[in-house]
Amino acid sequence: MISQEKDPGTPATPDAPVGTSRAHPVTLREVAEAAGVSTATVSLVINKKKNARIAEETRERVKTAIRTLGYRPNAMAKTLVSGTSKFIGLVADGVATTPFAGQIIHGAQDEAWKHGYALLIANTEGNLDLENDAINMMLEYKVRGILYSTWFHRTTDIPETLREADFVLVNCFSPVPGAARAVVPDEAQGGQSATEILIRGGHRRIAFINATTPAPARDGRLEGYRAALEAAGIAFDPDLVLEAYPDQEGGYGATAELLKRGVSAVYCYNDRMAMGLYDGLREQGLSIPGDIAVVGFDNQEVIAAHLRPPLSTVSLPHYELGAAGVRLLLGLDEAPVDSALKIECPAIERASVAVPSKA
Amino acid sequence: MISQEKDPGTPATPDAPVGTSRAHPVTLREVAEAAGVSTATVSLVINKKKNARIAEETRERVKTAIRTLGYRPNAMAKTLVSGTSKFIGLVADGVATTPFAGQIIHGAQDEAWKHGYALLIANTEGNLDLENDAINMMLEYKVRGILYSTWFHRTTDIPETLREADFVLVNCFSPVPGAARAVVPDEAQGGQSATEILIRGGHRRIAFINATTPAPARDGRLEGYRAALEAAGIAFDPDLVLEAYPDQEGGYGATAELLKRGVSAVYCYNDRMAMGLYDGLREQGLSIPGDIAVVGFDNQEVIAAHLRPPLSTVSLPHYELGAAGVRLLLGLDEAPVDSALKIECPAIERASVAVPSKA
DNA sequence: ATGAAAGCGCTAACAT
DNA sequence: ATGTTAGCGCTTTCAT
Repeated sequence: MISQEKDPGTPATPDAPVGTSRAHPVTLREVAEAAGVSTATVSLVINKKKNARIAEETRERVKTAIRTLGYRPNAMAKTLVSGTSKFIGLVADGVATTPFAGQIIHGAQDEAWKHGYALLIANTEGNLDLENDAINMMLEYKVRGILYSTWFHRTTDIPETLREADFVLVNCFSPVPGAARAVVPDEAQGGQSATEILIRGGHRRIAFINATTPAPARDGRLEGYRAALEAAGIAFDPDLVLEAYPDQEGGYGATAELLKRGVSAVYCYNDRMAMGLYDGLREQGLSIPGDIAVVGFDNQEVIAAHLRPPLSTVSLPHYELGAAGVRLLLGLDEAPVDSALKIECPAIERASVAVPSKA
Repeated sequence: MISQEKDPGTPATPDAPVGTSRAHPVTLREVAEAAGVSTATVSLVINKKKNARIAEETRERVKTAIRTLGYRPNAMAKTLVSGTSKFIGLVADGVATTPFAGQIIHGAQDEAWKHGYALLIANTEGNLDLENDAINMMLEYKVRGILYSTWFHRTTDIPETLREADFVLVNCFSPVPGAARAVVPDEAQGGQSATEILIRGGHRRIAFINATTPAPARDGRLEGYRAALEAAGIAFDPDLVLEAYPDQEGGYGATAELLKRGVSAVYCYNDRMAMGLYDGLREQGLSIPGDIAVVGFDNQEVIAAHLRPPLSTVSLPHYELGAAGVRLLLGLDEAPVDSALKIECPAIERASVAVPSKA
């Protein structure tokens, strides 16, 4: 029973593109009626099906009707038919909260978009109930898959519900090897790059102020430091590895101990620490990089680029983590079988390390 | 034709919730069959319809079937029927890119979630084609409405496509009064609060280093400065208003000029400027707040909280902007008819302004 | 208290 | 080259 006879000849506004009226969305059926063809034909035209031969004249008629009526496809209906949506979910424990980790969202969004997917995000602030609700919601919306991300690099448990979806861990990994695809920053390579900046600057006695807080970053950044020294034929001296809480206060507080070591350069666990160290060194009347060269880690733009002198550091590739997560999910990139895919942490050289004269 | 006889008694894993298998999503019809009722009944149970009287026994049977089968509703099908989804779109020209503006996403997400909506985001990086595609996509997904946001407070044109949706401008506004609902930070109040911190600190000769770049912030922050002075009975002295490019260099570079004015306190257009000024003052051997008290604007956490001394400033309420945008969209908050809804910029007092002794 | 059936907007065989 | 038709999974009268 067709409810009421349609009256396609007399739209509210004569020929201006309607649909701008938010009354009753124009449907494919209406387009078909207006163009005097079947819905199937309209569908074929819209989806530019290759092997569907439609008369050029018909095609035009349909296109005109679409334009005149201001038709807009209903993605929900489409999805219902196909069974899977063009959504990718991003569950974050705080990336939206944290300034620089927000780039994970950005990278995921760009990459998803590139492949025709839209990003559905949920910030759970670490709340497990919220997290569960979020995953359920995404599942109900038949997302193509879920990116499960953390705002700092760490291990994570995999929520039961998450397993119902195709998923990828971003900036975190399962303690169980091979339990899930994952993408993380290459901390060791980053630590090595950071140290190499100093070595290239001609330094041999290089201190490392590591964090006191256990984390993959803590291990990896130390590992990279040692690797760089070894590659340069510099003996590792445990005395040159200090530890402090990884923030400004920590860096500031480590100044005295550091100076006792008689080093010419310091690699700090992160930029915030380096920022504190700047203050400490300045108080001692020491100049950077003249007396002491400094490199950080993280490339927290607001800090690193704007300290005086600007801080050499190593970048946490948040954007790339998000993008790579999407590629892993869509099967465009291959993930290592037993471990996480490691993304390079690029070195950013600035004025806190002097370039040796080419003599 | 029911494909194969279901065998609800023998799921792969005896009694654990199934559905964990990602084979063929369980449908409502299957639940109905398993429970020996009609789909209508299952629907009623699931949606806890008030006026539907279902026998307690039946209800239980349905619930059990749902659990056993690991049923999960298909949100797409639901939406198809209802005509409108539980999505709110967020179109951003760069909030995901910019560290602190990311809070807009966060606020919008939290508030949307609170009302049962999920956030669909698109970062357009200012690219108009991308923007258009994003809006179209959202329209196709039948979003409840769209938040159109900018990473810094400014005027904006309203894209044609956007008008097809219910929308709210966030952190931006139309030059045409009454053209659209909008929510922006209250720059004038912020400027006034910033200045008041200094006044309460006992200062009378207070400089303002404004930005050279035209923006609502530039006008509003100056307006607030004047309002605060007037309220305190301090005559406005145009000589005390300097201008510089709103970054570190600008602040650093303004130091000399500033010192000529013989002021005891400075209110900077933003935190980055204040950061540069710190360096400038320190070079002159001046201490903060002893010799000069400083306040900033924006509360860029990484900068403000961690300078030495920590910087008093005024917070840009990004989180609240996002949240208020959602409330405006859903009609939960009333928007002023002819102008944007202004959100308070709360003062954050730190050690860069000394508290006068209560003598 | 529950079931039957229509239909949301679209796609994809299958006809013609 | 185009039309007919049967669903996709769900909600919602309307019967019973």
